[in-house]
Amino acid sequence: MISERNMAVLRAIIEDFIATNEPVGSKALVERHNFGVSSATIRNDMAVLEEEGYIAAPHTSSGRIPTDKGYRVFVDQLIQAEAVTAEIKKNFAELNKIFAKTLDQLTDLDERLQTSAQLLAKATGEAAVVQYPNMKSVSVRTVELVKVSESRVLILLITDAERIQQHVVVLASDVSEQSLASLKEKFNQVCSGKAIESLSESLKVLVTKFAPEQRVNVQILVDGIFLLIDANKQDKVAFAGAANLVRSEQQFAGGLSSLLQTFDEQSDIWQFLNLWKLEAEKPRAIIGSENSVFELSTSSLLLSSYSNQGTEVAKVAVVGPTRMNYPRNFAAVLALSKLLSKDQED
Amino acid sequence: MISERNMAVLRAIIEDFIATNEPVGSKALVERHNFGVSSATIRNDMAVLEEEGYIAAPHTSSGRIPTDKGYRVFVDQLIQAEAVTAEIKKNFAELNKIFAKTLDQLTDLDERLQTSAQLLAKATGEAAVVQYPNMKSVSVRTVELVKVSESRVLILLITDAERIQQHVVVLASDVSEQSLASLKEKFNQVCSGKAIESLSESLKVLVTKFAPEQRVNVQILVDGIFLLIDANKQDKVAFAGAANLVRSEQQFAGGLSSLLQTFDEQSDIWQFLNLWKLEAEKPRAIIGSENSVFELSTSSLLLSSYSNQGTEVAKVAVVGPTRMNYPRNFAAVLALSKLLSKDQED
DNA sequence: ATTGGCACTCTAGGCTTTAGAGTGCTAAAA
DNA sequence: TTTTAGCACTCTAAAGCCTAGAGTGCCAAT
Repeated sequence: MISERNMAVLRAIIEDFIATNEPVGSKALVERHNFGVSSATIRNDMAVLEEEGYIAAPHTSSGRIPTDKGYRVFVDQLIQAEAVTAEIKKNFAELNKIFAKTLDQLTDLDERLQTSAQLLAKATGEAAVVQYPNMKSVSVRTVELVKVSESRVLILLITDAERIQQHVVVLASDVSEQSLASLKEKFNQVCSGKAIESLSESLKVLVTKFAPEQRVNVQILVDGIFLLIDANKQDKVAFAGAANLVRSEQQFAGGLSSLLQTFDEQSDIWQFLNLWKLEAEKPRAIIGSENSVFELSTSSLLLSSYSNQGTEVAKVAVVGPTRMNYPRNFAAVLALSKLLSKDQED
Repeated sequence: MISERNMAVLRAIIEDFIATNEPVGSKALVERHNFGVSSATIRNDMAVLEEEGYIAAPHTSSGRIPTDKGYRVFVDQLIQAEAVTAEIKKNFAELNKIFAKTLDQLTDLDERLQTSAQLLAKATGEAAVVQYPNMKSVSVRTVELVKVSESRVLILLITDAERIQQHVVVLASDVSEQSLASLKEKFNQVCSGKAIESLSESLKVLVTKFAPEQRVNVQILVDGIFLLIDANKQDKVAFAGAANLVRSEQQFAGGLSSLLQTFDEQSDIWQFLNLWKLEAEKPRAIIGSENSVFELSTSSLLLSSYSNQGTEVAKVAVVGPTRMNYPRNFAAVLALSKLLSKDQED
């Protein structure tokens, strides 16, 4: 029913529409691509495509624009088609280099992820989101206590997933270096090697084992550790490229402001990203109405995941109009997610 | 030349224009405010105000809109006028409470400043910028070295301005806990109590004093410290409220995208903010064309500074259309900058 | 299956018209 | 000297109208 040429026409329509953002008509189409047939024939093909729901006409007798379903088959083909994959690969290699150059210099997690988002936004010309790694199942390597002034103590929580977190607490009374060291010892007996989720109970018990006069300070320290643990569980994202969203604003008709607000306040993004399941190394596109959460009907989402020792820890995403440059953006998302993954190294 | 009533009319025009965003005419004006004179009289007053350059007409025979100069005298009066200051004070007290409630819980600098920007954006309904404190003249309290795995060492740089920075380096060979402790000792002899700017030289010298076989690792550590020092010098800002900018977009005619990009990439913002000199506790408004850097002619900037032990370390700003709510925003900026200041506490 | 031809449809943009808000000026009133 | 009513004039924004042109669907011919 759907012939080879039908598909070629669909692809041409989508490409032209992405390039011009104007409904594309049969005549313009035969002029730009040479199908070797006349516009009347193309018109017939277009009628078939419309029948199938791949394209639609904004009004009788105007050109056609792709529907979400049309984009869908387009990107599905894209990922399989040899020729295009080659193009993606080329882009990929190039972006991989550029990204690596900047990212290799950064060790601080916040900075790394913020920069990642910026790079991705720049490479794609769209907005980019990078999820913070999921630390829920991570375990503690060590807890360090460092005295920074008379009564202030810096707590460091070092996990086996590279992340080091800090928090300063103010103790109720001065504590000597020695007793701090012994406290640290005791904390580590409880925490070291334990999953972060299992700690709250054992720490609570630990407090009760101290003499009452010590208990005040120990409680303060334990509260500090709780804070760090909670921060680990907290869902956060880095976001960049707002300016790009604004540039293609007409696409988002009004909803732009609320979309930006969503990112600004970080509300709900995490759950939203986690709605979608991914296979390793396989980016996925969520097109237009397939995404029922932002009601921005004309936006697409490109998702990829990054992993730590083989298990997925978080996602990387590009947000833009449905008429985005899919091949390029697929490559970018893939390049970044590979760089953020820590699978083979050390 | 400029009568009392002239000024009252100017104020009324500005207030109406801020409220409606439409040019305001003499008739509408007498209807809303009761000056006790007729519209013809007001027309004469408006002619005077136009003469003086405080208001302008978009075209012959339309209402008038305030000029930058008009806004200027408006806000200058605002800060002095008893009545309005009272309003500001009321807002201030309220916002101060709200801000404090959230900020008191946060100790991490990044989080504090990011949240500050978000709070300010929310309170004003505009975009907000919070500058990171200037660390250039800060001195080091201690350097800590913590072993996090076989060959990885976490360097902590603790300054006397509350900020604690971390960086992980990978050593060329394993180092025992003891020798790490002695290294730390030596680093602290050089760094402790010294101004951050004076360190590069002395650290370079320190490296040469080690035996060649140790030197590799020492160099790696010193490089790590340099990185942290440089990060201290780096100019950074937290930004929030992009969605608000978009909402009042017509004001910014086209320039919006480039403005957002400026914030996204953090380019030039720092220098720009430092162009303006502030007195302590006194926010300042930069109105429209007084700001020649963003060429967004119709935007205003509200600046305030926050301090550490009495010396100004950074600024807080609100960016919005010239027709923003100055009294409210002044209060918000002031409230936040006071909260961020660490003057009296411990 | 493809094509040229043709009547038909729809929109975007240009042009005209008009209501209404606002002005400036003048001459009279306060 | 200041205020006011009155009036002729100006300009815009919105509404309505018109037209060129791009595009369609269908039919009969290839």
